[in-house]
Amino acid sequence: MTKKQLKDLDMDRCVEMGRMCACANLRRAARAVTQVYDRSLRPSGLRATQFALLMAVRVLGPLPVTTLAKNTRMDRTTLGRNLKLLENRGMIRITQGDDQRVREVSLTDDGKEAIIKAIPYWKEAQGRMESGLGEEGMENLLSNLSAVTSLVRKL
Amino acid sequence: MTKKQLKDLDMDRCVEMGRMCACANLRRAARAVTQVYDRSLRPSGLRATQFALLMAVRVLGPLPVTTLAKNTRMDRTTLGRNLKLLENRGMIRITQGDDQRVREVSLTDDGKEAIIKAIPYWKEAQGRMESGLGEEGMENLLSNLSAVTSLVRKL
DNA sequence: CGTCAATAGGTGTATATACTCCTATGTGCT
DNA sequence: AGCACATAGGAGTATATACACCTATTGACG
Repeated sequence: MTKKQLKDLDMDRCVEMGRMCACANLRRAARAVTQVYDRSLRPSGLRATQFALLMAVRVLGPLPVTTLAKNTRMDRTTLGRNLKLLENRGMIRITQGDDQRVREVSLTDDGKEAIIKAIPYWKEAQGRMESGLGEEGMENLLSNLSAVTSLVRKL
Repeated sequence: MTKKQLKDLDMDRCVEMGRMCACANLRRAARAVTQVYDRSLRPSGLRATQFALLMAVRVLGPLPVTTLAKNTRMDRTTLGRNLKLLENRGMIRITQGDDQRVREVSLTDDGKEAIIKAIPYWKEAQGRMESGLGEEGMENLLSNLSAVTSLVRKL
């Protein structure tokens, strides 16, 4: 074990790494914020992820699973499993495309209904975040996150 | 179904909500960045979450599970399960406290070793993020995330 | 001293996430 | 047509996350 390696275990250095880690800080913030949205959305019966997914299908659909995965930057297999849950609840429909390999995802009427019912709860959570951060703070945050996400695409 | 509700389903409004949602954007960025760190850390055998957790124990430990949960803003039960995995691999130790209810978490020598081996991989990922975002961009991001996390504590 | 609220923690269950490996289908080229 | 390769998607496995509910212990107070 070299001196340099031992130095890395220094208390000060470890504190510093924890403070600077983009991943740990992003995950912590995501956990915290997800709980805020999940709790607001609870009466709607949707989780934050599910609401976001329904909205994505609303905006982008009907479209193939893999295309949706690329657009939402979600892993294809993760997306598939998340979609399955919404399909079981009748909120989306997954149909065979012309290309036999492709499965087209589209929103059902129940899905639209679910979105309409959930939107006020989403607005409540979103409003609380906007009030807390201020308009400028929110814009700054979103622009930072966008920079991060597009950076990763290049790495 | 009221007019206002139907209006919320407008394509433009749905696009706007997707673009503005703090939760969806945070989660997307967290997914993307986690993959960067996970892939860098892969040769170390640690996930980004596990590395962060070991570092937290290094800095804060030995300490009770619940205290660690508060410090890392992780759900107590989530933390418990994450700790279990590290305990199974001998990287941390969980011992009975004086208070019979309390379990003290501390880093083992194997845990220290794991950190030392993982740090270069973490630095690689962190370095790529820093290069990509620039020093100012990184600071800006961290300060934004910190604002978000502390805001949630108040909500 | 006994009761009871508060605290520390675990279990069951469900969702979210992503990697690896697999099959089926389409496409281009010879 | 037949083969090589690319593409779409699912299955198996493992980790990460959190809520509801449970037990055990502690401490406070009549």
